Amino acid sequence: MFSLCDSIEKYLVKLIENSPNRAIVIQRGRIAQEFDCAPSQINYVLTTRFNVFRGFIVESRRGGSGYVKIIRIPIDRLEPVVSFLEKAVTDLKEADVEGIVNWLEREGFITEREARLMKAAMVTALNNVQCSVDQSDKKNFHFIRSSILKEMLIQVLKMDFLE
Amino acid sequence: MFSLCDSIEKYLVKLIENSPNRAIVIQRGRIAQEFDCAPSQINYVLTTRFNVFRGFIVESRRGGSGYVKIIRIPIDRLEPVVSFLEKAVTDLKEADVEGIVNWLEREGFITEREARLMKAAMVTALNNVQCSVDQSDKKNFHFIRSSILKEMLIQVLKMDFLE
DNA sequence: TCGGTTTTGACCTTTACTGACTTTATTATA
DNA sequence: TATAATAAAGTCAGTAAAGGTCAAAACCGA
Repeated sequence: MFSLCDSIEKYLVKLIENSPNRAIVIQRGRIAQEFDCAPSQINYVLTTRFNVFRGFIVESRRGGSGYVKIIRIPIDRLEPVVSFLEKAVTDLKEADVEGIVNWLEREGFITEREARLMKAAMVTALNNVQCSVDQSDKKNFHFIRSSILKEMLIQVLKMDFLE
Repeated sequence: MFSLCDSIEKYLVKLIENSPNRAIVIQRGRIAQEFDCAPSQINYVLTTRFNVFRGFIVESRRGGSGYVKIIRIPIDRLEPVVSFLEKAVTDLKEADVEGIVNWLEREGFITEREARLMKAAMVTALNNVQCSVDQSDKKNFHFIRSSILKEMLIQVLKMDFLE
């Protein structure tokens, strides 16, 4: 059951994997032709699959010989990420959480099992509870989610250091 | 006398039996059409027959080319944890959580890192949030904690099987 | 006839995809 | 050298295609 979206994502990820420097330059129109879809479909893939919360940065230029550049952000140390989350991020949505956790897994900071545990806590579990709660409490849940992510990452940091 | 429910269950079970890896991906609408019933009937079958207590895990995605995935967990590893979930889990205090997680670690179900992650989510993180919240919401937090534990345990089970 | 189980339907949320329109850069030309 | 033509990419609102939820109706065995 793969959507067009999924196929394009896979294709681009593979391109990035095979590139020497974690970055590729593509042409929106070309990719759209290859997949026989509307060019704006590529934008959709970029915003949903290659955003910052998933560990990517996208740059582009319009006009003649325009391009789209996708860069995979490396994490060399976890610390800055945690301190960033600590300061700036207090209301994470499910999709953001999934993105960040996948990113950390890709970068080798956590195992697949750990990633699944983290998502279970922050996505599935909270969604279960949210059903039976006032809508006005939505904000609270974003806050709880952020708090959980932060504390879990602190643990990872600590252990990284202990070993 | 077989109900529609039973027929759908049998059908899905057979599909899973015949699948190489104890997991199938279906489309709710398609199955509903085949059995000429309301799509929500499929949800009913899933929640009553393919839940965790019966050894199944269901994942799904909405939207265009959405799907429903049913995974079967081997029952031997499942039993102690499930029977625990069935009884105890609706109102857990911090101390309970720590006890359970330690037990899981002792029994080799989870690693030390995983144990720390779980405690971070269920104890530290929730305590942080709780400070800034009405005392009357204590009950809610026990409930959230329970939900997180439950979902994390389900992941542990699932992964045990996937490897 | 009563309580649990099944079944349905109306309505909701999420995700994917497109097309018309806009913006920006390059290139050819008067 | 302006300016028009061309060749990109971006935006956004609208549509379609899924699956989810919940309460009410229907059914059924004791």
